Amino acid sequence: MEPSKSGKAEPRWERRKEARPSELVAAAVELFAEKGYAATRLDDVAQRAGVSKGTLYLYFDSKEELFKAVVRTGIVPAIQEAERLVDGFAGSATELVHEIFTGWWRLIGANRLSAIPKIMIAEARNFPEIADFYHDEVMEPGKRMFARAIQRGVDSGEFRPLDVQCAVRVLLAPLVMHAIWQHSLAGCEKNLVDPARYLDTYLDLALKGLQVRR
Amino acid sequence: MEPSKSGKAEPRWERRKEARPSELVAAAVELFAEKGYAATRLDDVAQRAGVSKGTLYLYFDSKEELFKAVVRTGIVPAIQEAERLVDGFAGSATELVHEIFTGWWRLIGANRLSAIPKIMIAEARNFPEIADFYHDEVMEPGKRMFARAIQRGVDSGEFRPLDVQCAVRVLLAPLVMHAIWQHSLAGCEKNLVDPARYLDTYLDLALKGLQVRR
Amino acid sequence: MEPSKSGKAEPRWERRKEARPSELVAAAVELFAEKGYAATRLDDVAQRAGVSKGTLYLYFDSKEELFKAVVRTGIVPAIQEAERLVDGFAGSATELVHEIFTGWWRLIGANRLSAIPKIMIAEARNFPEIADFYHDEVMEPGKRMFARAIQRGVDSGEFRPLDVQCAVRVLLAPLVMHAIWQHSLAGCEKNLVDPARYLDTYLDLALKGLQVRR
Amino acid sequence: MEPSKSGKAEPRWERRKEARPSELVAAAVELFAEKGYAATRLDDVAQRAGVSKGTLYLYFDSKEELFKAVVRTGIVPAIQEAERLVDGFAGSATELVHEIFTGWWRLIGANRLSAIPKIMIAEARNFPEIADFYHDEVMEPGKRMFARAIQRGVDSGEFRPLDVQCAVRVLLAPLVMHAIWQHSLAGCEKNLVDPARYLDTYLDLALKGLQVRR
DNA sequence: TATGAATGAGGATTCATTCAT
DNA sequence: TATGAATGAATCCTCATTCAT
Repeated sequence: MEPSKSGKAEPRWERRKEARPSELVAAAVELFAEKGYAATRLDDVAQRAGVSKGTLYLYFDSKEELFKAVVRTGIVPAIQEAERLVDGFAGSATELVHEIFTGWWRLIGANRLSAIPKIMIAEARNFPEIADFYHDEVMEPGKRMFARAIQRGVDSGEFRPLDVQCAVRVLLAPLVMHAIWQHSLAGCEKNLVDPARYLDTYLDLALKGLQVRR
Repeated sequence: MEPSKSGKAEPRWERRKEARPSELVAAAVELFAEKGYAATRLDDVAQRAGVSKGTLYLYFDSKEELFKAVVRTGIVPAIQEAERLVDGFAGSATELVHEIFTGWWRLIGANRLSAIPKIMIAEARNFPEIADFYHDEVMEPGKRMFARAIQRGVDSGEFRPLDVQCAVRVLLAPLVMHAIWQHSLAGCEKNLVDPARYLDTYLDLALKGLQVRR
Repeated sequence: MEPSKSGKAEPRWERRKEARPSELVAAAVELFAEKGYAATRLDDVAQRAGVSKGTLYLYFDSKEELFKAVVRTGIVPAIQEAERLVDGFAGSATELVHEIFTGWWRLIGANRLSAIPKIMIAEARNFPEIADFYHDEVMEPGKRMFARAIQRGVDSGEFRPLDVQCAVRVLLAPLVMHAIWQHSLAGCEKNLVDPARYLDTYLDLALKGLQVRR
Repeated sequence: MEPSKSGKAEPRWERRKEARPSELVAAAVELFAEKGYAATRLDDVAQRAGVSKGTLYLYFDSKEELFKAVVRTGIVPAIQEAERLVDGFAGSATELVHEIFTGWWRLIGANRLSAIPKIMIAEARNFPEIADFYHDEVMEPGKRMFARAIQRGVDSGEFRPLDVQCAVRVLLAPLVMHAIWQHSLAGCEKNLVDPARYLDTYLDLALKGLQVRR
């Protein structure tokens, strides 16, 4: 790796203007999720991204801007993907609900983005502006999308009639809770549950709760 | 200023060795819930409790000890109360689940203690020791208690057989999520749901999900 | 810990709530005059005042507020004193001008306050707000006062008629320049002039320049 | 834009090895005068000169060297010009003094170079080396030159005998003060004086102060 | 006990300077 | 030559903690 004899010294740093922002955001997601906003030091973010503290300031004006970028750039693509998913769906309401649950799991719950809900919950009060953004751009679309799926089932006679607004919140809670869990108390747990079993049980309970009894 | 002849002179401000700690903890619960641990200033905690910063240090050795006291003294009485509730219950499994849900709502979800879950989620990683305490003393007992209620239903034929460990987690999520909500993003929400309707819908979905179909 | 012999250990610090602000301002006057605003470190100000950096912040919200306090509290008393001086003067215009020059010398030019004009000149552009204050509260009153003295002389026939507004500026320049000098280039000068001779020559030239020729 | 067939291809941006330094110095004069040394960012200097920060370092080793160049290259030509002016003068002492005042006004007071005295006053303490240079190369020659003019008047009987060293300082103060003014508090002034009237009044007062009474 | 002035370590931010391109 | 991305030392400011009163 280091051709110490070839005469070419290892350069002290490289120019990577394009890659830096996303690397910094990725490092910041992890640290904000782990420690919270206030307890995260920019020194650590920079170090984890492999740059110096000064470099971070070339790309983000302040810690607050970095935080906003984390939420914004972290979640928007996932939401768009989810909207495409639902809009193009053609099966039954039951199948759609199934698809939404497993899709959320795949896109968010099982990867780095699952940290965002925990970050938002912990810091919403300190960042009303970004909380509003999150509410408007993430939660409202998410709830609307899921409400449409349930309403479709009620209309088709698959699901029992119920208070859709409340049902949406109740039914999404186990998904969100699971994500939050991974980034907070999961480390304490001795007998961890298998995610697949958790998802199965969740689908079973939710659909049985929704469906009309034949 | 005051007639000193009444025997015992009225002190300007009373010594309240006993009341101080709980007043400080109460002030701290609110501020930790609102701002998070790191962003909460002890100056503010003291001020909200109506004492000086120095006084706070007479009762708690450090900010960390205050935090631990918040979690410990905040949640333990509620857990004990809940355990009494369940242990002495004599009705059907359905009625017991119903009682647990509404009891949690009454004891925790609807008052100041609902802040504790949010605090723990936000700070678990920074305080493994107190997170362990919370897990062992709050979550495990809670899940065990609820698991017993479900198992009783399965045994009696009221509920379908299912993975009880997973079901417990799924079914408690909407309760916990609701509490967390109140202390984070609720302020952004335009069309708030009525808590009573939320609880009703939740009970309806959960029980229908659990029960065998006749 | 070890009460060497007097039995009373040296306390680590004292409470001096009253004295601190003026001590800090005094230290700051010197350093701002010496190094300029930006190059003055608050650490040094605090150290010169014999306190820690944190203590400085108990009394001044920011470096900028400290700077404002330096100008405001440094100069206002001197101006008030000067106004009293002129208002109560009963002699001839020549004597009044003489009195103003020597008074300025005594009150400002020869002591610590002579640093303020240099500070203002160096930093006016960076602190428009405090520059306005200085202009309105120090320079305008000063010029007005001096203009009245000259006008009195013109009216009484002691002085030649001239453009009073311009004359005021011209005649005050050597006084102000001398003060500025002390805090800037005086250190370079090999053959320093005697202040008393400078003042005498100045009075001689100024009065001869003003007076009508008999 | 230009026909490239003309033999020599026009470079996108021309190498201007010779013009760069003076363009950078010109930009630096303005910014040092406006903000002071410490508060001036090299980024801004480079930008105002239309180059990048890196380019600045091709011509000046450090901020300090740039500062020195500002003083040195800014003022030396003016001094040389002034010396030529005085050395070749043939009229009376009164006419010479008149010529020096108006010459200074023309060469320095009314253009960009008038910023140098303010810069030196503000930064002399931080740059003893450059202050010495300024003292030796600018102030001493200036005072010597002016002293010779006054001495010539005293010798010829035009001027009263007086302390020439002090008189020089007193008489130059209004000129220097005016220049300093333009670069500091002039922005605060509501009723600005006309420079021409100021100069006239100054000449009138100074010469009347100097001349013997016939 | 209670207070709040004083402390100082810690972290965000700036910017002169370097150096890969 | 010229650029501007990258660096890191320097400095403002905060706040948990101590301690004289």
